Order: sequence, then structure tokens, then C-alpha cells
Amino acid sequence: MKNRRHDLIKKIIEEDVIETQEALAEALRARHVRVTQATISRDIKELFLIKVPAGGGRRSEERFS
Amino acid sequence: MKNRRHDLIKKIIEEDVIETQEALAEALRARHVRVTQATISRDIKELFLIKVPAGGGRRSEERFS
DNA sequence: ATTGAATATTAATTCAAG
DNA sequence: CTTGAATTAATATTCAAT
Repeated sequence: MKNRRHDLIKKIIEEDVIETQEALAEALRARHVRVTQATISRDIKELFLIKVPAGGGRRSEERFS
Repeated sequence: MKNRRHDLIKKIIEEDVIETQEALAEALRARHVRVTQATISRDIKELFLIKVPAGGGRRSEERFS
């Protein structure tokens, strides 16, 4: 279900630093939600998530707009 | 020079809706600043620009973070 | 309406080079 | 240190299919 996945995404991105949609898909799969990058792309748009430079040395992470 | 280009970029994105880095490069070239997508990519990072959903029907535009 | 696989498009990076 | 050309990587979209 989409809403469960959306909720999980919000949780994941505040817990971990996620750098790519593929990585987010993997994180979801690790939590037994089967999903592909294509769907993540759509989810990110629906949730108004944007990629922002991460605080630390790393390159970027997903964050709320 | 980089600073002139950066200033110009800021101006362009508040005037026009720019959807891709290539389009931004073209807008700059139209203003006689010769630049490629690779450089725009770096500029965007340095200026902390992020892509946000456009207000209207269009898909996206560049905006300040 | 939601999704995945495949594809197309866009963006970031590498690797010289100035 | 800045850049472009070429390449790689990431993301968006198309095209079924459910």
C-alpha cells in the first residue's frame, strides 16, 4: 500500500542519510516493502521531498522541502 | 569569470522557469556567457540551488534553497 | 489508480587541460 | 583553481500490466 510506504519513507530519511532513490528502495526492501526506483521517484514527488547537501562530509541526502 | 556567471544565474532563475541544467547553460549562452552543463552542475551546488516543483502546470524549475 | 521493467533524460563526476 | 568533453550515475517517464 502506498500510504504505508510513504510513512516508512519519511521515517527512513530522518533516521538514515539516503543518497539515491535506489538506496531508498533498498532500505524499504530491507523492511520488507518491495518497491523499485521508478516508484520511489514518484513517491518523492508526491511527498515533496528534495535533495539537500548533507551536514557532514557526505554529498547529499533526502530531506523534506 | 565565475562570479559574473553566478550572478547571472541567480537573475535568470528568478526571471525564467528553467527546467534543466542544459537549459540554464543555453540561457547563459544567449547572454554571451559560454558554459557547459558540467559547469552549471558545479555552479548549482555552489549556489545551493535546488529544484522545486513549479507553481503552474509545469514540471519543475530552479529555485534558491 | 499503482506499479515495474525498460528506456530516455538529466545531472554529477572523471579526466585531461588551461 | 576553473572548465569542457566524455563518461558514469541518478532520476523521470513510457509503456504495458495489474
